[in-house]
Amino acid sequence: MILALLCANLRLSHVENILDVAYKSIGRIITLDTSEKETFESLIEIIKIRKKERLLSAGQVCKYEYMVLKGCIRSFYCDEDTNEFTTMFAIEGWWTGDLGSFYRQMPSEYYLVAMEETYLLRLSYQRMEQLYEKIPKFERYFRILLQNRLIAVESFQNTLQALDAEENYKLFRQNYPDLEKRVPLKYIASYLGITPTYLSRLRKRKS
Amino acid sequence: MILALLCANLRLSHVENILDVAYKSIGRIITLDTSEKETFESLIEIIKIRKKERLLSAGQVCKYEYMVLKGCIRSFYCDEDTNEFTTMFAIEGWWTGDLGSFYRQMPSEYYLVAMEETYLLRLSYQRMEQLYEKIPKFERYFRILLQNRLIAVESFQNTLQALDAEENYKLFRQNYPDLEKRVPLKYIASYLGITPTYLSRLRKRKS
DNA sequence: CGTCTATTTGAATGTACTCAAAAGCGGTGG
DNA sequence: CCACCGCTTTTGAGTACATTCAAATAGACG
Repeated sequence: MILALLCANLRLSHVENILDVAYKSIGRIITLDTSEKETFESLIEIIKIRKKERLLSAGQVCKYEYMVLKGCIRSFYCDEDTNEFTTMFAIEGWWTGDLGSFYRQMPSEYYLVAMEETYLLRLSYQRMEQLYEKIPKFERYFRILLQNRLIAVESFQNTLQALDAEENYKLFRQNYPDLEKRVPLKYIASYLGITPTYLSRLRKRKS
Repeated sequence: MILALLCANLRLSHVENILDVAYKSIGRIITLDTSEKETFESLIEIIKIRKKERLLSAGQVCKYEYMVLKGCIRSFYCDEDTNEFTTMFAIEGWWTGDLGSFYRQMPSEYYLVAMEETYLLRLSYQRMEQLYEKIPKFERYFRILLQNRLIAVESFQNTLQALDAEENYKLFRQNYPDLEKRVPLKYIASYLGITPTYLSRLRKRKS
């Protein structure tokens, strides 16, 4: 079994454990039987990357969509002046990648970097199309997933616009209670669209 | 034929003409044969609303997803202090509604208002599920549509954060050249996340 | 323990806002 | 067809939230 081999390479003793995250996440939207899970597992690959390693750099075509099984991936892009803008922190059970680059097979403008040692499941463009073909339910799965993500992105965008920096920071801490400990301040600042300097001042104000 | 009757009510002489917008838009993603188009037309309804009329108000459940056939729909939400935040202008060929409210059947936080006399095609939740059932291709259609929309929303969000008000205004004019003439300044301001006062000053600076 | 990077702090600045008032514009009724 | 009313846009003056730049301090990693 390919998956077992991959996991052996990664020195993971319990294959089931690491994929449980994925099935739990997928299971919220569609139900997979044993044979479908086998098909799924024949199409995915599991990889591990170290802290600070890159999954994707601007200029490359994004060859895979990834689900984080363990760890955390930060997505960001840069403007002309090397300012970084963090767009997303993907943690356990979240999909990440660059949809635009992936589906259009065009160079990406994003960077994907591991904030910690991270285990991921990945699907190439071809494998993704095979997945849709072999298990059409996955069209539905990703349709619903994208719906939810769009709703979340729009809602985030809205609060970002409607509230000031201090309230956005409060909201961030509520929505991602554990993330603040896992992620350096400057990246949270760039996610909230403020300077690290100012976030530091906000933090002081609170305590 | 139901559709013909509806169109008769709307005093539209050419049914094909008004739906051409829809088929052109859908045709970019999936191909429909004649019988599929018939099925589609048996599920949709066509409505017309006057300028300033509402499709949806905050507190209501969004019962339909709409495609604009002719006209323009503005979506916005309000904060506690009655400030309006415009999230989208839907023009010919665009879908609009409130995805979150529609798919979860929960009260919406958005308002949808016609900027002009507007013709729309609409699908109820039930009809939408029937559409997925009868023509599974539509799972794919909406999956790809949502992908594209997510990419667009994220990209908009990114430029909004990365650029200052003046450059965002420039970009808006490039991306929606005709819209500026169709839509009052104050709504463009609330779309760009600035005050009408400030947008007025920006406009003066340019010319 | 030293080096490199991240965070904190201070001072000055700017972008965009608030509030208030004036001007412009469009629609409606006399 | 003009006059008036209400809503939108413009303009002015003062203000605030958040930034920049620089320097000091704290933390992390080898």
